[in-house]
Amino acid sequence: MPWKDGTGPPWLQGKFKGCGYRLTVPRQAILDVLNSTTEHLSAEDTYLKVHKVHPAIGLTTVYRTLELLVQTGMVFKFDFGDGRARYELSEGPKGIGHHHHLVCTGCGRIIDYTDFIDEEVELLKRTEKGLSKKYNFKITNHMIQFHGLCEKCQ
Amino acid sequence: MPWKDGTGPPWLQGKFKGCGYRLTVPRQAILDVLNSTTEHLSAEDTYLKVHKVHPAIGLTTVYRTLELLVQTGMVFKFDFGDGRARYELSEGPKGIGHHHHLVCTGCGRIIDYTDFIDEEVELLKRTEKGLSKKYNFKITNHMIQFHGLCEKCQ
DNA sequence: TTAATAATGATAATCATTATCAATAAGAAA
DNA sequence: TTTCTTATTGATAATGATTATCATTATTAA
Repeated sequence: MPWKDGTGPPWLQGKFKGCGYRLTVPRQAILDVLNSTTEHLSAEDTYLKVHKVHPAIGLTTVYRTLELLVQTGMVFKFDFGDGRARYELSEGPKGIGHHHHLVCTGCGRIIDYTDFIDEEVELLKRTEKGLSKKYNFKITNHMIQFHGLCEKCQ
Repeated sequence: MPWKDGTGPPWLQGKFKGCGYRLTVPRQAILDVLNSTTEHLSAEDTYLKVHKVHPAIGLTTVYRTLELLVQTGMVFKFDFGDGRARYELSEGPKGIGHHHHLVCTGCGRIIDYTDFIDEEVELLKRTEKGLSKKYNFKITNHMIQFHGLCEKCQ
């Protein structure tokens, strides 16, 4: 669904317009919110932040837009086990902001880490190559999480 | 919540009784179901399978038991993006059954792979060690998923 | 066996996410 | 620009997975 006409290489992150979608005020506003935080916003979190600036934008639109952003590869969607999805602007696996997560199963705290990312990404690259070939699977994204207990919860 | 009295090293996978929980018929039945499949069962899937043998066991108990199994580390809980949680018996990172997942974002198909697992796990071990130290985080589990399009969906 | 407590199951409640649909906004064509 | 066509939006209702409640039953300890 990333490209409306069904053509083009899907799952590449790219500009809205390049994908045939309109870059409307609500969509821009939602992107702005995502772009100005390092938090792991839920749909409602996002809605509340958007709402402060654009009270007319509804929750439904936020859900819809986030989903669209996920589909076009501009946003990553995570499940940290607290019953609601979390969204983060993706900056590409080699992007500055790329990181992985530590998830505390005690209190739900999320720690972003970038340590070892290079090694991890390098291994993942190799793994991806092998898996793509073996399973004829077009890999567009990866996800690594460590689960455990944070300092406080131990 | 793994140990009822709050003591003992949490998150270690272990026997029910060792954790102070009763190994009842429903719990045994649920474990049996999980142990006799390679599918990624949802709570309801599990309920239906359990129900065939033990019609008296309710859905609530299945949910409760699965959660308990997750908490004690005997079962892994996954979110593959289809709106319901999936459960798999964990056999430990070095266990025979340990694998990672390819998730097709087109049709939702899940492919288990064990290729490259050794390399991956070895790197994860090292990473874990570093992260544990730096963030004082007690890591008990990891999760790797690759997202993309399967053969059919490309 | 009995007492104390944990576990169960039917039911209702919760709550994140989706579907619906009329109203509006954006881009294309004239 | 003005009109036309279609995409987008937002309020509302609906869905559906998961949880909370609570009386009943099963399990262990005494």
